[in-house]
Amino acid sequence: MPELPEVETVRAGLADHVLGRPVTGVRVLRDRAVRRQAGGAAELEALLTGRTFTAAVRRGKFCWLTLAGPDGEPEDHALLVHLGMSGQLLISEDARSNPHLRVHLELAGGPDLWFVDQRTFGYLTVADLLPTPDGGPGGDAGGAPVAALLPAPVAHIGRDLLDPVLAEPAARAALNRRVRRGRRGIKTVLLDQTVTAGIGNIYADEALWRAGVHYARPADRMRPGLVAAVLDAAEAVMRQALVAGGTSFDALYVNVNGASGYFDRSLAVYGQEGEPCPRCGTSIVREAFANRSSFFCPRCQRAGRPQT
DNA sequence: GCCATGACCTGGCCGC
DNA sequence: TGCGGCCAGGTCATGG
Repeated sequence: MPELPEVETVRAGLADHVLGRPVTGVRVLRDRAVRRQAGGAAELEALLTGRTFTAAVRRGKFCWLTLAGPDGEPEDHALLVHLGMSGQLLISEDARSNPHLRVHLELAGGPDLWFVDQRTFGYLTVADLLPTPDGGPGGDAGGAPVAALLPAPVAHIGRDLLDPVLAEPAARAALNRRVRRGRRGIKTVLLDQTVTAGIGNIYADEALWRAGVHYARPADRMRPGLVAAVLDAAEAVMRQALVAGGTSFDALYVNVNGASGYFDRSLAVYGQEGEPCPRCGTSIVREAFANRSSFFCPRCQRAGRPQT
């Protein structure tokens, strides 16, 4: 499933392959893939054709390509992409025959860009760029040009843990307070993209296991030091996944070249029900959580376990 | 404002 | 073999 490391891998691939190349055509094969475009496929085509991608930017699980007009002048909107659960952006011609091909962007001077999405939770849309509500640049972890503006659908989400701004102690402390503000379970808070973006079910479970915290522990009853440990663990696990090229389970996530990541080999608890905990050997447990699953070690992550 | 829940969607898998 | 049902989960809308 594409979470932050997977999206960052895709963003880096886009930066390498599509920047500076004009869009010569847009073909939407499935309207649902452009459902957030008010004017539908025709509007998307009108807003993209003749434009050039100038930067690939990311915040959390959202990725966007800034645009320049035919005259080379920057435009005040960008092509926003969310991969959903199974979206892929590919530059391989193999995508042409993929049964789940949803959108085809024809680009001058090289391979085209293909949006493939089996479960159709992902989407493409051209969105207005707005000043960031928190006053700073948009986050990215790959050295791409930092955007000073955010696409409108991204404006409400928080910074992600790979955002350089969150490396600053004051910003990190503010995030820590934000996490501890509500009564919700810590995993629910981690998954709340308005608190901190980019964490999905996989990395939430892995981070909580590393920190030794039960997923349902009320966030407002956790000490700052423990919340800091959870956030540090989430950042660490995502950075490691990024190095590995992301997590792949069933070929639903690949980079722009169609290659799978291999971080799934490093997962301690997610998808490991019945397997021994790498730390203590206790069998990993799966429990229903908000219409999905939580994987955890019942010994390392006790609900009422004394914490520091 | 905060929080929980359901809907959306498709294909693989399992049981009958 | 074929069918029906369950499951996966990110985001958003809705209602309490």
